[in-house]
Amino acid sequence: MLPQSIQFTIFEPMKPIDRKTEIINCAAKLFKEKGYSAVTMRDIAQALDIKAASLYNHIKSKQEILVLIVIEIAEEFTNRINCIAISDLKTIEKIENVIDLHIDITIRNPEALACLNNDWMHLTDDELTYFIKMREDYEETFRNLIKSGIQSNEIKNLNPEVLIFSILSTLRTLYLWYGKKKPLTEASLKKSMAEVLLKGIVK
Amino acid sequence: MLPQSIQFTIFEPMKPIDRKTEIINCAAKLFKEKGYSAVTMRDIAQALDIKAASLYNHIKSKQEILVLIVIEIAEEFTNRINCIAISDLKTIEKIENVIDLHIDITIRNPEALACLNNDWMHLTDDELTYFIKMREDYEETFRNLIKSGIQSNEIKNLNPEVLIFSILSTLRTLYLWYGKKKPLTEASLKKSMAEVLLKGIVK
DNA sequence: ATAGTAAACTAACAGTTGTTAGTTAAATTT
DNA sequence: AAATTTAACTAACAACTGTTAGTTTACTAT
Repeated sequence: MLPQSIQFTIFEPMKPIDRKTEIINCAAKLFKEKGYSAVTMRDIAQALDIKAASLYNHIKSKQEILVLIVIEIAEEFTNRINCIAISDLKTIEKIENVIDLHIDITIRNPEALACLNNDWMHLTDDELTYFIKMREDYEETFRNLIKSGIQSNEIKNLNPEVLIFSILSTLRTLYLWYGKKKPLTEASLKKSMAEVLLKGIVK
Repeated sequence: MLPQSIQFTIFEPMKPIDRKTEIINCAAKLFKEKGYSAVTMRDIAQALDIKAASLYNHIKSKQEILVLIVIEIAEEFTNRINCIAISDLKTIEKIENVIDLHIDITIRNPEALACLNNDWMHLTDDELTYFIKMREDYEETFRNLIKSGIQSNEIKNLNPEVLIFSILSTLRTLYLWYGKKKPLTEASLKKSMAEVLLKGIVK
């Protein structure tokens, strides 16, 4: 009979969600519902069925939780839009890739997306500065995409700001919608989203 | 020589903004920046250069401020979309009117719009129920608009939920965008917004 | 002049907040 | 078997929260 320790090493690595990650995921869920400021450390603890003080065995502060939720996702957006921007695809295809990017990240972590959108202003000091910089750069990259699409005659010559705003605001609030209604697979959502945002709704 | 009291009655009525309205406007501005929960009564008081306790000469509670900000605007949206829905316009024209409605209210009170979007969940009891009911009814009215547009062959036969979400999420977050950039007049914003949302961005 | 009102003030309250210190019990490593 | 680590606990803190009570001051109406 094999010792238990071998079964242990075989099965355990499949779910190595450590406690810190559990806390962060739990906090993100609560932040999505009520916002960062309205959620107390005691709320988070209660949801995990422990006492508030116990959280501090795993995390440094409430602030740290927010930083870990927001910054990681912001960096992923930054990295991936930069990859798309320097690729040699046509502009329209690049924009389609940006749409896919947002759907991709949102579906995988809607709670973190909610924090990114609603609670970023509760970051402080360096992290706040860093976040705002990433956000501005992201918009600037997207703006350049739109502008070069207008120049290459792929996109209508409308006010670029209106185009940027319309597309980004839809993509950014996808987290509100996904979860309530899932009438579509990820693939067909990407397809019809691109159709609507690029070609409009009228026949 | 006329007594001062006459000049007084002539000029004073032009700006009869009573203190309660001032408090509510001030609170809305702060709520927009940091969210309802992160704003304290002492914050609001400080912005008005008075003490927190003095606020209670004008308002009943912090909750009341939120209710007054949110419910009034929600009711305006409800009333006006109902007027649009029962009119005898074509579907596309109705949707254009809904776009105008959002732009109209947002430009006139972007702070309140921010509260409506971000802080409604801090309403309680009857007001929370009432608000959620209005919000659901609004979406249902808009859904029926889209569906009848598809039936009358004015609108592409795509998943209605995707269409609803794309348009409403753009219109609802307009407050984020207006104020930062105002490259357009209200009229031309309405026009290009309708163009983008209805006919898309590709040539 | 007198009384009344509007709107500010000071002082204080009871409850909640994020966080720290020190302790304990179980799991793991040596 | 002993030593170390992990992760929970209780108790407590100082600061902050929304709010109330009672007071003061300046304008308005009688």
